[in-house]
Amino acid sequence: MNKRYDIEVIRHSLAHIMAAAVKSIYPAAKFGMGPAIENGFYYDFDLGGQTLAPDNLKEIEIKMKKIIGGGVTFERKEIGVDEAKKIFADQPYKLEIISDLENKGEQKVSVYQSGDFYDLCRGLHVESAKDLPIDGFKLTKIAGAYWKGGEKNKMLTRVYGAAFASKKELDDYLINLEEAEKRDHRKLGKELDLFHIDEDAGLGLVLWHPKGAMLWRVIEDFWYDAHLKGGYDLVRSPHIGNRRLWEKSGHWGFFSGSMYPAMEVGQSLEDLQAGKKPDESEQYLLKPMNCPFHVRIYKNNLHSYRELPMRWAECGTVYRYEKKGELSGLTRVRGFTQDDAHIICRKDQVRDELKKVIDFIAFMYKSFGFEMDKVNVYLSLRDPINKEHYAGDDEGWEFTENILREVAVEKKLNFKEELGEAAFYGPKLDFKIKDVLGREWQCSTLQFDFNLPERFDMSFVNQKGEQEKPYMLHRALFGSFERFIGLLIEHYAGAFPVWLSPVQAKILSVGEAHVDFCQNLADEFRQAGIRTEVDFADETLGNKIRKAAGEKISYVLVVGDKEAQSDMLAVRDRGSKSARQISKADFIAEVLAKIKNRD
RNA sequence: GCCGGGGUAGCUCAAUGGCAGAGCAACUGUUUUGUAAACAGUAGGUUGGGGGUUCAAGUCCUCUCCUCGGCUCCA
Repeated sequence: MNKRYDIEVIRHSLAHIMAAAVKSIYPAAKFGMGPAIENGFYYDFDLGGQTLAPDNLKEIEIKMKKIIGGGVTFERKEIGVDEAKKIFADQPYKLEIISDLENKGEQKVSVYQSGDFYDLCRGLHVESAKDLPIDGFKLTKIAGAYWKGGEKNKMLTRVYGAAFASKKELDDYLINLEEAEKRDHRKLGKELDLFHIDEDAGLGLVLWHPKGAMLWRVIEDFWYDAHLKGGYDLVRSPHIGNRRLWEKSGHWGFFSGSMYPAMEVGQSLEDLQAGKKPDESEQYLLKPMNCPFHVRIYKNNLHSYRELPMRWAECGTVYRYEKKGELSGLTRVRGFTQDDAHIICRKDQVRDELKKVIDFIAFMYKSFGFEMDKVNVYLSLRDPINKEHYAGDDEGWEFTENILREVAVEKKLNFKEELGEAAFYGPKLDFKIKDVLGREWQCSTLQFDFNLPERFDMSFVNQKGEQEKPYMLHRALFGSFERFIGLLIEHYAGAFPVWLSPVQAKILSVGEAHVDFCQNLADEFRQAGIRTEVDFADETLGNKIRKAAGEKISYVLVVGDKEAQSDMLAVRDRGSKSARQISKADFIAEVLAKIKNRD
């Protein structure tokens, strides 16, 4: 390479080279879009029914290297819309893009010519293929992708490539990816015996094994404690609710696509199987969210302005019928527990409540080792063109969007604004964490709701004795326990800090004679509040140590004659290759201190 | 749901269309262990499931289920 280009320009240029290679191998190919992305690029093709297999990627890659080696140039031209339409007469997707540009008022478009290959493109590109790293890229995967991202549109074939400025950077990236896959929560969930998802029990429904359930419980206890200290009250609601409730909330219409079908209530399953008709027919639905129940609790009383803000929290398990292809480990399931809360407050309290929630989110992330600057924050706003799609009035939207932005700035959140990404019921602030493969998952969320207060006619009596509509905020800190625990497993690579570890201490017996002593010691630890297991198997000590290390136990204790005859313990810390001597009392105090400090 | 890859013992993986195997785990016995794998034996499978081609199918074809990577959607 004889010129220094921005990596994005290189990636984008490689996408074009790939398109040119595909064109020469599959002359009938129609081209969609081919942008640079994080770590590489992709391009969408319509190969007219022909499919690509992994072997084809190698073929395309070789062709690309030939084109690059040939030193083809990228020549930019500004041409009129009509001329562009002639050049791309046999490229329906490009024609559509040209029309879209024309509709936006563009009279000229830019095209790049590389040899005899033309591409419609805004740019930028390198000047010559000689500026591209011939061994710095690799085609990685084939996928389907809907044209323009629309589910109803034709599915094109998307080829992804990884691309870097040099071979070394590419190799580093590929090695990192392999390392990252070892931390995949689905792999660790199996290895550490935390959970599994059982085909016979139901897709997307997590079965938590003892160690996973313990991890959940520790997190949940911490969550409840923090909420009580943070001025929240707890509420509780059932798993199913009458169809009427969801008709009133509006979910029975706009959310039906994600809900499990209703069950008929009014008779037993046995009666149903016997073909009997129910005396009364009512339909109940598994809850896809907790909100309507919380609203009903609010509506059960009259409320004064003096009672606000109300902060009602519930770890509520909800069920959503996600499409099968969307399910993924713990991060996308069909039954999940939201760490939900609803804040109902006056307009003059909104700002303070938002700040408190953001502080709470930051506190949670810090407690679990996530650095706030690695969390991606999005401010989702209304699409200003289609205002009629949204619940609520302009004044309410302007107030809430502005105040969300102001508070986000004040709290120094590094956020991006996204027009048109708001929920129909209100603007929101979303916090997303990346998994080991770099995919973003929404965790914390802070959302205004104009829909439920309207539909359920929520109100409070203000200082003047008038009925006034409160502001309603939905918020979750983890998002869901399942997703958060999945990301947490990956974050710590399964080596949890002491306070979170399902098993904090494992006691290994040296010989048969020490089993009772080990079990008594374990009992003593448990009474003190340390989660302890004993391995008294008839195996060599070395093997028991190896297995305990594989389980990523925080402390491994070898107990034999020496320990039985004194108050000293031989403790091996996770990651250490040797043991240290410490008195029993000091060891217990050390572990308890770590638990208390969430270390 | 859509596009593509995959599915062999509890786990990790082998097996040109030609007798389904190994290691670990499990179980039994021996051994009683002092810091990262003691020894021997036993058992474990309609190769995800159904159908087809073939003298013969884990292997080829077909339908289906599950799973992985994308797309769409989403906590």
